[in-house]
Amino acid sequence: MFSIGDFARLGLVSTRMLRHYDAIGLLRPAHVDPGTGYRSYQAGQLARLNRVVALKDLGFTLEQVRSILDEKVSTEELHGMVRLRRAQLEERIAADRARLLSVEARLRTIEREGHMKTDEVVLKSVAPVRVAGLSARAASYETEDIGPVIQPLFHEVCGRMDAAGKPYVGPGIAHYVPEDDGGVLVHASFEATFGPEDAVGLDLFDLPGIETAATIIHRGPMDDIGSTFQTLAHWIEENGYRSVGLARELSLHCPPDHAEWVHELQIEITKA
Amino acid sequence: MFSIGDFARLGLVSTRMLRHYDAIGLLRPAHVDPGTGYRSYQAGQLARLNRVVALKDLGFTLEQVRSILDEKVSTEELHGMVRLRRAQLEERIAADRARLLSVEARLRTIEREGHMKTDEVVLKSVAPVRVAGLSARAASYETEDIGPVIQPLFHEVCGRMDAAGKPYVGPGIAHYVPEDDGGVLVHASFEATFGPEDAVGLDLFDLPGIETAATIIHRGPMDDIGSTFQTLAHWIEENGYRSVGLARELSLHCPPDHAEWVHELQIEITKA
DNA sequence: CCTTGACTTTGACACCGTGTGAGGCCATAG
DNA sequence: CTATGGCCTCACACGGTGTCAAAGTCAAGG
Repeated sequence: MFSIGDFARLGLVSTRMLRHYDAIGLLRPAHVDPGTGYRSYQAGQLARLNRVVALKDLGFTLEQVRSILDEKVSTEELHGMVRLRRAQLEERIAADRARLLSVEARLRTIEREGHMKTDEVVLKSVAPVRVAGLSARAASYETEDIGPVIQPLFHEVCGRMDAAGKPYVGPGIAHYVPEDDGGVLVHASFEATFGPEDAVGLDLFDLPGIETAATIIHRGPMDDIGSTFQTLAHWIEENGYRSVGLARELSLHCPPDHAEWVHELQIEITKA
Repeated sequence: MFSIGDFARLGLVSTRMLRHYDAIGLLRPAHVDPGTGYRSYQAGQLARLNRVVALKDLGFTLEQVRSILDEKVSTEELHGMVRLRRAQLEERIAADRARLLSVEARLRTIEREGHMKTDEVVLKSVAPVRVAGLSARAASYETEDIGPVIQPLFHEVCGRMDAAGKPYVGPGIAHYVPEDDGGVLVHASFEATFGPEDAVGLDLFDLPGIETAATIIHRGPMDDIGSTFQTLAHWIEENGYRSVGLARELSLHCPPDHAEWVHELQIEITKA
């Protein structure tokens, strides 16, 4: 018979944990002195304690350990639990590896630039959405070419929405389709709450969903969007992704003062 | 200005978390209505929220995130934090991989044998210890050869300890050294609390420490130790280790009834 | 103006495994 | 007798998040 302290040393656990295992019925002492409440353990209980520790170290919860040890689970169920655990572990390893990549990218950034300003990139998935809007052609992707096209475009779209009494649900969405000659088709739209029969002079597009989009918030006038885009592109490269498809811009906040504008840039990416 | 619900949707977090970030001062709403307590967020705050989420996803605690975002840390410190985080991640990945190996070993065992009885193997490190005891020769490693040698040996050791009034600290330790002719030198000993000047007719050995020992509890008479040893050997193989060196046996509990004996087997292992 | 339903508020409890500390009992050694 | 150290119970803390409850607020529709 061992005291709780001796038993804890033998089993390489803390007395705190032995008391806890007692409390939750996972490992009851062989004997408890009715007068003093002192716990006594038998050497043979080490086997059970070791089983507890081994299963716990595999990542099972104490509750699961108890079920397993008390043979409350059939072989089938046990098999299922272990497979589930394996899946969880694999998932966690994969997630941690992704984190590690990200951390290392940041480390490189810090070493190179002395700070870490790529920390506003967010991965999300974007649901497909039907939008209503208008299109126009710009000569190139340059801000100087795009700006003068898209702003009146949005103005026109808003005018028609207002005239038809359509409510705005969600932010304005801009997206771009390249043309063969280097020009670009500019689309300005809002989420459509109506069908084609009621389009009030707006075109309807179905924007496909994006499984994995890298997104970043841009604050300030659209003239400055280039550097935000560069930050995003830089992040994508550093973190081992590749961009595919076209970017979208969501207008989250567009007060009269352009310095206060807030946009979210979205671009689809894939691994490697 | 967004309500907390809208802002939460934009930022892909729960309102619960936004309130929490407010409470801990990590992300304060741009405005709180003094009458109703309603929180309002500005679109520009999305950048900070995204930074919070990004850093949190890397595994930093909210406290660390706050330090980083509030620029309470110098570039040096930031660099240190990120490196530390990398080390932690690497460690966790390695640990999870080891777990995964173990889980897969168990899965194989279950599939093959329909149960999981190798779950009492424990890895530990064993400190070096000076012991006092006696040696004798047995013809082989077979239980029939060892048993009749070691039991009188322990008896004799105990006799001399008792005669000299030496206390028993810790369990009896048996270890074995093979001889060239296939025989084996059997050592029976206890931890020595005295020096060679006072060895009362016992030999002193220095048992080296074991960095990584695979251990298992054996219950019952020593005649049955073979199958416990097999379980241990099986575990070692299944989990991608290799045994090196000799085994030791610790006598944790040796009442008159041999059926109640408890021993711990220890054997040094290395990876692969 | 009133109802309704969606939203927000604060506060609390729960999870899980473990450390830590307080306040008190007990046993042994000096 | 006291000092020490082991043991007892009870309680709080960590961290990030879910969930519940009771109550207040807001906007839209009748």
